[in-house]
Amino acid sequence: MLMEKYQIFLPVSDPSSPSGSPSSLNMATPFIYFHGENENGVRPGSRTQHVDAKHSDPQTSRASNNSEIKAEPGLRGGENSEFRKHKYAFQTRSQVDILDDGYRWRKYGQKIVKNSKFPRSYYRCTSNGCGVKKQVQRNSKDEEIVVTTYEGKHTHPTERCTENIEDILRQMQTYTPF
DNA sequence: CGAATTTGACCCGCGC
DNA sequence: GCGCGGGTCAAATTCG
Repeated sequence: MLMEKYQIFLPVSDPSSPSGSPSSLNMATPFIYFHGENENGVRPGSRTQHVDAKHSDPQTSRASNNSEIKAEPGLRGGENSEFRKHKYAFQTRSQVDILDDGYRWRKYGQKIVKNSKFPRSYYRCTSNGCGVKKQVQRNSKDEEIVVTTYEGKHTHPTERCTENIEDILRQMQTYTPF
């Protein structure tokens, strides 16, 4: 099957930083290249860019210069997870938003962001106690580009045996000790 | 019938 | 202090 179709490039630059992204995505941006196609059979040669957003959580730091991560201050009754440390963003070139990475995601919101004409979807892992979040957003310039941002770490095994991004995620977490 | 999605409201931080 | 932008909740609805 589609096994070794990925290649990870650690060196980094910021090639296609969308001008509409004021976020702090101008830092190290490792690369991942999909050599094959998605499990969905999207298209061969899909390119994926890994952007490291660090812990610039909008709720925690945003504009504050606190170099420390504080547990979300004003989150109402929410689960103050400690998983906020890992945040990985992907730019995937595909026509489908939902990349099945072996986990089950429950959509909990959708918003229109100003930089993008396309809505941004918010997903959360449906496992008990697993507060991993994920948001999917399309690039307004290139409709084919889908930016997927993972936040958190899974505390449970993968349900499905799909040999896909999950593997990469693990590797990247190993590579980027954030 | 239970689980997932939809969708508007609410909330919070920040800039003006 | 108000308005804006972004993130989450939760009730209703749809789906399997």
